[in-house]
Formats: sequence, C-alpha cells, structure tokens
Amino acid sequence: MISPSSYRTHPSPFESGLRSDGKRMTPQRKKVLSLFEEIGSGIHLSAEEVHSKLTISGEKVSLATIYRTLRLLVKMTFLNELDLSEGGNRFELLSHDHPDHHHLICIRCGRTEEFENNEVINAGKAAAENFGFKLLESSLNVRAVCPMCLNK
Amino acid sequence: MISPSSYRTHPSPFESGLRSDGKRMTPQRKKVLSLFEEIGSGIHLSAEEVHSKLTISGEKVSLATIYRTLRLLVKMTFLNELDLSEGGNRFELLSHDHPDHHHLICIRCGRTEEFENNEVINAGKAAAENFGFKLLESSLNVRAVCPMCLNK
DNA sequence: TAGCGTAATGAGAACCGCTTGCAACACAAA
DNA sequence: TTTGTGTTGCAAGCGGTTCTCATTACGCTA
Ligand SMILES: [Mn+2]
Ligand SMILES: [Mn+2]
Ligand SMILES: [Zn+2]
Ligand SMILES: [Zn+2]
Repeated sequence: MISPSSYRTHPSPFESGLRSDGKRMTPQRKKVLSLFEEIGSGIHLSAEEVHSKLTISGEKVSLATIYRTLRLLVKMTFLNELDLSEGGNRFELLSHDHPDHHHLICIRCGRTEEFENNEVINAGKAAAENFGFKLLESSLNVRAVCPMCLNK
Repeated sequence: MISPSSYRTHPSPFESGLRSDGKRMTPQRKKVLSLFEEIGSGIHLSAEEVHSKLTISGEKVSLATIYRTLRLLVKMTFLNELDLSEGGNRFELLSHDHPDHHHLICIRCGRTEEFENNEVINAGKAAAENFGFKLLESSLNVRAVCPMCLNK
C-alpha cells in the first residue's frame, strides 16, 4: 500500500529552479514567495513590510533571511525590485501580463499606481541603441501628489 | 574719490535668492555652486564626489555642509537631484536648455548618458492626469551595459 | 532511515549614505 | 564696533541593508 506521503508531487518552478542550482528549498523561502503570491501583483512591499506581515501571521523569519530571500527571488525573476525612493526599495510579484509597467507615486502618502506605456519602453530601447548600450531595463517613476493629499 | 571697493556689484541670482529669504552668502556655498558651474552641465556628482573635488583643489568644506548646501541648491532650483541608484544620489547643474532629460546608466562602470524624449514627458503627464494626481516630476532611468563594459 | 556534507538561518555587528545636535564662528545690520 | 542670528564643523545618530559566524537542517547516499 502506498502512503499519501509517498506520492511524488511535481516540484514548483521555484523549487526546481533552486534545485538546478544546488540551492535548497526551505520553509522561510516558501513563506516569503507565498506571501507575494497570496497578496497578488500590484502591491509593492518593503523588506520591513514583508517581515512584519509574516510576523503578524505567526511566521518567524529573520529580517536578514528576508533580505537574502528577496535578493534571491529577484535573481530568479519571481520578484521585481523597485526603487521608488523614500524609505527603502520595494518588491512586487513579477506579473507576466504586465511585465513592463511604470509607477505613479504620491510623495506625501506613498500611494502608488501602475500604468503601462509603450512609448516609454521604446524610448528606453532607442536610447540604449543610440549609444550602443545593451538594455537591461528601464523604469519611469512619476512623482506627484494624489487627490486625497491635495485637499488637506 | 570712489575707491574700487565701494562699487556695488550686482548680487548674483544665488546671492539675492539667499538674501530675500533671510539666508546668507558664505564661502562654502559659493564654492559648491561654483564647482558645478565650472564643470558644466551633464555631469552627475555625488555628495562625496563634491567633497573630494573641493578637498583636492585645496578648499576645505565639511561633508555635512556639502549635504546641507546641496539640499539648499536643489530647493533653490540651481541643482537637480537624481536617484540613479548605486551608491548615493547625484546632483547636476539644472540646465535651462535641457531641463527634462533622462538618463542611460551603465550598471558596470557608472557611465551615464543623457537623452531627451517628449513622449516620456507626455506619458508622465498623462499618467498623473488619469489618476487625478498633481504632477511634480517624472524621471526615466534606463539601466544598461555600455560598449566598453560589454567586451571584457 | 541514519549519517553526512554543505547550504541556509538567526542574531547581532558592521556598513553606507545621510541627517542632526550642539558649541564655536562669522555675516551683516545698526 | 557691537550684537543677533544664520552657518559651520564635528561627532553622534539613524534607517536601510549586508556581513560574520556559530548553529541548524536539507537532501543525497548507503
Ligand atoms: Mn508595480
Ligand atoms: Mn543629467
Ligand atoms: Zn497621497
Ligand atoms: Zn560601462
């Protein structure tokens, strides 16, 4: 008789990515990626926010490990790292439907909206090409004040 | 007879801007702005770089004063502050011929090229408008690898 | 399923860019 | 010159991130 635990379940893309590189799956790594997958795309969290969200829901992962894991997840292209300025870098689930979006940030309250724009993508491509650079990524940050912060 | 020192020379825009705000002109402030004016626009210096350039040319200005002065010059719109990522913010002379340019940065050696693109400016305007935000500024940073860093 | 080699973690120190508190200093108005 | 207050230099402090190192634990192998 085959016990339930002996079923060989498909390793997740995360797990197989790790394995193929001599790295290991750990509960901490699972928790960090799951957090992003549960809250979905369009949310931009700082390392501290990831830490406190996990802590609040009873999971204990040290801040050092969170930083290490975020770096790893960015390198593995599960997450995207954003430099929106003001209080630390932020991370978001890399959504394959909206890979190249940009950000509109309220400098007062931090509210962040996303938008897509092909001209911006093309502008980045064109600039890199003109100077003979190999393009990696281009990011447009629009700093502004949101309606709520405007009238008060 | 009028002695040479009694000629009242026109105060610079910098000096009159300061005066009109109850602030004072100081040798330190002159030195920092002069450095930027001498090297011209299109050069992006970190606070540390400003400090070492002044130190090398025999001028002694403390790093704290340099940070304070850079902040002041940004507020007075003589300088522009850039967040190109990697090792501290950078400052450049605000050139009135190229006020709204963008940056192409080599992530290996730091080489930075400037380019202008109206579609990008319009994309920022449009995004702010769509969400009812009041636009402050928008900056496109293109991260790439320069030709020199590519072949080695 | 126990043993083992090595990757990963947690805790805290260190680091980096930047800001701030404070006493000494120096512009500029009278 | 005197005086008031803005500015400076120094050193301590701070927030975000990385590093060091002893301990833990993943997962391969027998
Ligand atoms: Mn986003
Ligand atoms: Mn520039
Ligand atoms: Zn707001
Ligand atoms: Zn380069």
